Amino acid sequence: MNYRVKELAGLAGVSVRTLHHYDAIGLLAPARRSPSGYRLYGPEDLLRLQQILFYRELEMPLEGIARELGRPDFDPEAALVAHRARLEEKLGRLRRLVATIDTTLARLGGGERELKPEELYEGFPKETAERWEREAAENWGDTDAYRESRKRVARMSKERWAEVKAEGGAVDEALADAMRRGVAPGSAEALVLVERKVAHLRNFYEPSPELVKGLGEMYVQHPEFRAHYEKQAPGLAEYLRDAMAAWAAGRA
Amino acid sequence: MNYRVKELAGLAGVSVRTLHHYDAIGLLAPARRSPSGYRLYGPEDLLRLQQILFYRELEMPLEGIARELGRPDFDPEAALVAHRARLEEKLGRLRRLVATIDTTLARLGGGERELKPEELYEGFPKETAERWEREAAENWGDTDAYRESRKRVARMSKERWAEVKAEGGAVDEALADAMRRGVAPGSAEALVLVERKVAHLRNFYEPSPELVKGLGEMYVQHPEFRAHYEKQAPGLAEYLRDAMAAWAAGRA
DNA sequence: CCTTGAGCATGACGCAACGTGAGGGTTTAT
DNA sequence: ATAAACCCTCACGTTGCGTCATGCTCAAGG
Repeated sequence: MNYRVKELAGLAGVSVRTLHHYDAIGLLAPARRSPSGYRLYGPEDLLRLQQILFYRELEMPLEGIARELGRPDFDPEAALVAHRARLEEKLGRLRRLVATIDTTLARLGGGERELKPEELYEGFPKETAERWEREAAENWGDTDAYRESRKRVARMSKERWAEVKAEGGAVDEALADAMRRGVAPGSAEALVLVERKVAHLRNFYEPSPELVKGLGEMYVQHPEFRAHYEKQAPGLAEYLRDAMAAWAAGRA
Repeated sequence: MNYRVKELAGLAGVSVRTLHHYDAIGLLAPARRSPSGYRLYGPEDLLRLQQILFYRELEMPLEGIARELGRPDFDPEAALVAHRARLEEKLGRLRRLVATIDTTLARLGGGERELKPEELYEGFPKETAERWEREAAENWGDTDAYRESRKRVARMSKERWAEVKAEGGAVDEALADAMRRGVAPGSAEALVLVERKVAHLRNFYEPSPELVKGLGEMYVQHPEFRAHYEKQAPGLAEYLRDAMAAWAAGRA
């Protein structure tokens, strides 16, 4: 039931030092300590470590990982789905690298001295690590809205948080239902529902129309959120984006 | 024909600082400098950078990359083939990670609280970076033989080096021919050829029978070498291993 | 019972591979 | 000829651990 450092390290394929480090920076603190101070990791820790390793595999800085995992609305299953999407992207990149090797070999073998520089580097970075910055800075991360959100959430009581969360789920459910019933995203009915969603958002920060529109974009682009909504209903992310855009347009 | 830092950086998808760094540590020095000190990269530099990026993608430390690229017997094409093999391995790992996500999701969704820890981390490191150490330390890298080899090569004249290289190619060609003719790797004829190969090796260091045997093993295991021999003739790596093992056995 | 070897803990320093300015020339386009 | 865009060389900062050093802990065997 409990694992000591070396056991867990062996299981996960990381070093003991790495676990120490993760503990030191508060990324993965063991569930308990033995009377003599030994770190004892429980089953939840195993799952958390798995999440950490996936994020790390996808080159997110440890600090960013801590932030993600620390979000009150963090959804482990949605995160796994998002990881899968990102891994697929990476698989694509690696396949393009293999292709790059083949074209390079062909050129070299053919004795051609002229190899176009662009095709020499097809598939190398340019995106992978860059993405985290964009997604963090452009959408969330250290926007004022995000900081404000964190502050308000921190001030909420546990009960209040549960309420807010329930209301959020209810709103999304209502929107998913509207979508399934074929309600157009720009219709009056949809706009009322978006209004309700915006009211819910006010629990976190003051949402300007542009922010609401940006949020909608994010729902379809950011794998984390996309996964969250796809899980609820296929196509919901796009539906939300359209409905929120329509709402924002009516406000501008 | 010539590229300045930012151009090359843009093409390859790395930062200017990275190119500066590679220059500073002697990993990639630009072909020329403009009168005013600007770095000017030529076509050879493009190819070298490509190699560097492949090694880096495969997590080799920069120092190791410099060593590989600096070896007098470095074969760019064989290296590319080896990169491809290693990329395939990595692809396999990533695919296993995707599978890990799916099994984890299945367990979580099924409400099963019991998820076996081993399958939680299927596909994570445990090998990737570890490999370079093994391959470097166990086979080459900082063995005495390798250092001796480097020293002797450094003392050779350019003409002598060309001779040695030609002789090496001829020996391997003769061995490939023997293999194709169906000569058994343990036969007297093969042993004579191995003797000739050993003589050739003496240009680099004093090969003990065990070293010769180890070298044969390396030919089949180390992708770099394997690629080199496979290119010459399919199955040659294994053939050499067997022949060299037979020779070594006859010496022990 | 006690010792011994494997395991754990906490510092503390080290290192690779750049990121990030600072301060100051160069080139090119208008 | 002047601004915008690049380039150069220091030089210090950062991330994510690796690698000791020093000392406690714990199960197994003599």
